[in-house]
Amino acid sequence: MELSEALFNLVHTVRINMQKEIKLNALGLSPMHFKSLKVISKIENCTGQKLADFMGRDKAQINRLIKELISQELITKIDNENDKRSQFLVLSEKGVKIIKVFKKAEKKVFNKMIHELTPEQIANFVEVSQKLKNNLSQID
Amino acid sequence: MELSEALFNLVHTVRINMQKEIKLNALGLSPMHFKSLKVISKIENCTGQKLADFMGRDKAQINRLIKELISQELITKIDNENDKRSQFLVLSEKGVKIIKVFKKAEKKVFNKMIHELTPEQIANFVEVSQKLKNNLSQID
DNA sequence: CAATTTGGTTGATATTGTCAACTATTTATT
DNA sequence: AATAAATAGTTGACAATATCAACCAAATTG
Repeated sequence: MELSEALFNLVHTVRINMQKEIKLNALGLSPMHFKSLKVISKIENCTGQKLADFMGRDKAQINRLIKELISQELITKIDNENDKRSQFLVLSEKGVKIIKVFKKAEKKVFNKMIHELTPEQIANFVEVSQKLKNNLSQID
Repeated sequence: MELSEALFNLVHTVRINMQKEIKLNALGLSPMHFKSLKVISKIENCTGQKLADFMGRDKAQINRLIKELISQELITKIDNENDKRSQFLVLSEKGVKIIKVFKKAEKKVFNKMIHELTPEQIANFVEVSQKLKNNLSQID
């Protein structure tokens, strides 16, 4: 099997499984809100612009999303002292809680996934993943 | 690094790269139309229902998508003799052509990706990917 | 054969995404 | 320092995508 096919298949299956898990946990968030929350939790000193860039989406949309996340009290804005145009997005306690629930769901899926694979195999897989990723991150 | 993180990072980078490639090739298709076309090309005897199931989407949406793909002459419907409710979705010549262009773009990205990795590493990665996927496909 | 399930279709509606214009900074140019 | 250009964010108008619920017709179950 080809690399592209293998990767595509794997990811597709992971996504379907994660969706099921998340639905089970009924986090009550629309997919995009949820995704944004994840990215905010992941990116250091995340701003609206960074969020838009990372997600590859229009900043108008992202801006509205942010407003909604704020009104749901999942994140807050903190002034960026170094640039008065921008603010940092940080998870609220409530936001952190949701991310934790998600991580648990994620762990469940990934535990199921690594069944009967040796730690070496996993470590190897992770290592190659990183190399593959780095190759793509290279500027032509 | 954890498996989940490695995988997400890799996939995110692949997706961004693919998007760029595809935009370059200006296939003139919206993401969903394109994705559907791919799935149709992939699944044997694909029907609307199968497409909806595979993509994990509402069948209403899929149905409209199919109608659009047909009106763009990218696919056609063929009656299913064994079940008069359903029809098979098959790529038209035009559809096949688009998939081919996509495959080329895909190959380009994946070639960049495997730079300086040995065939053994790749083979191994593919093998582990399949195992991971199979574990998830298991019914609890 | 009646009851249930399944594949597909449609209307109404919600969610998500895009474009363009605009303000307030910040950075670059001279 | 004055001006021009770029950047972060905001908003309105609108387009594309997605979901729900109700429906029909054919298939399957008991």
